Amino acid sequence: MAPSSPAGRAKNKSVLRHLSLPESVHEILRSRILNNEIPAGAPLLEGALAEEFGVSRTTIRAAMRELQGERLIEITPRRGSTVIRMSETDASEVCFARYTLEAVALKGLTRGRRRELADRMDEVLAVMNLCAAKGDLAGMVEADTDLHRVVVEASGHPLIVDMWAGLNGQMGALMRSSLDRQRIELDETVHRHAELIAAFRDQPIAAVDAALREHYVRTEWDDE
Amino acid sequence: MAPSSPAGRAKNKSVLRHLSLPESVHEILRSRILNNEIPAGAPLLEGALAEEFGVSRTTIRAAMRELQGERLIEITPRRGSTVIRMSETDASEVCFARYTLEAVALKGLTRGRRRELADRMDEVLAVMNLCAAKGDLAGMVEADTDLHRVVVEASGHPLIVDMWAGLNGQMGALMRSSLDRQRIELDETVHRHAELIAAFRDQPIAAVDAALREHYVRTEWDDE
DNA sequence: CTGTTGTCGAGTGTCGACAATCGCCGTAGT
DNA sequence: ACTACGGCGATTGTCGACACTCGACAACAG
Repeated sequence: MAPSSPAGRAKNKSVLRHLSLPESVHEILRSRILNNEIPAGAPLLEGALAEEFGVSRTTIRAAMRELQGERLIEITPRRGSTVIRMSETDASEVCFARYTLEAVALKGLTRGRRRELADRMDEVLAVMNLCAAKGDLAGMVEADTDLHRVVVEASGHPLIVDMWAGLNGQMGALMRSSLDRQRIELDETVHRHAELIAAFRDQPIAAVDAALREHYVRTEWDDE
Repeated sequence: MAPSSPAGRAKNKSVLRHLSLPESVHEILRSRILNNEIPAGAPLLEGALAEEFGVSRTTIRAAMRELQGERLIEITPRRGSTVIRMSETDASEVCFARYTLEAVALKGLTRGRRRELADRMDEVLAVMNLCAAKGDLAGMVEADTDLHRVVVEASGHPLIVDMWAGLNGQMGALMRSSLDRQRIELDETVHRHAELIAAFRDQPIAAVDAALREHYVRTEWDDE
């Protein structure tokens, strides 16, 4: 369950990376937000967090900026930061953007390459299945991300990958709340991905594109 | 020549906005990089900049993080920051990404809407023409950005707009170096945009898409 | 009772200093 | 001559303190 380079920015030259203080704080806050341990709209107080983590406010600030870049929090100058409150519209925007980028990646893949990738996606699907069995929500989200990443990375457009990765924060929040709140069967989610992979492997581009689009539309994201 | 909200993030509720120190520094540094006053690959020393601007290194750091978000500088932990060095590949990646996003926006526009937008684009084109006459490079870049922004914003997908805007930094750098180094006639650039607008107004979607793609390919970005 | 102004506390913005780390370069050993 | 080592200067990482701003509440005038 590798770190999976959460924002796609980790260019781990050496596998062992010294995580800087801000990075660590960022990770923790990120996971808290994604797990709804901090409710949407709740304010993030620098002082309180600094004391809790035993670091200075400077460090907290740096972490917050990172969170802001992922659109997970909203920073209002002089007024503080709050966990972002995603409207139904926002949710569909994120899905649309993600679909758009994946569709572009898809367009550049030959049929043979797609088949090849489908195999790799199947491997990730197996992991997702395992997570579903264990009821591991975080694992599910990570598997989903990894699965889709296969496609985007295959595009050979690093910048597209970057932009796509920038969506993962919000997308993760979306998925978790969807899987958690609506009590959708995790197995159902696995099944949907299996279908997608099947289309990916055997269908012509246009059909895969349609399947991908539907993949992102099928889930109904409810407003808070 | 309005501020044009450089990164599309200014939600000026009150017209008077207190520009924070980091924001100011960010603007200055950004313009320096875009004008090649700081050569690509050159290191940005926090201490030196802090002294030059009369602010603390904390402030400089915040500004640098912003620059990093725009992919204008590269921050290596413990090793400092350097102005990004764009390879020919990078350049074409930026163009491709920008084309992709604009194409998506385009796809959602009816013929009538396109015609309507073409009128607005013509207004910006006039400004661009003025800048070309004055040899105002910065103005040209800004006009280009504004012109293309018309399309993207019309898509009604704020997230797409955001991602597109995130490309503006690198795109600006690209344009300047291209216009400056290769001595392309500014008028030629204006003309190319005029053609694009014409296609936008009168052609069917597929043709506009083709024109747009060519618009981004026509210029040859040379490696440093 | 209502609208306006003064004051206060909470919280962010910025700073200067200290600590940790990296790359350079002189030195020594082979 | 070449490589390994270690001290040293330069530069970044982090901190705690102070300054400023904003919103809320209270006091007051009409």
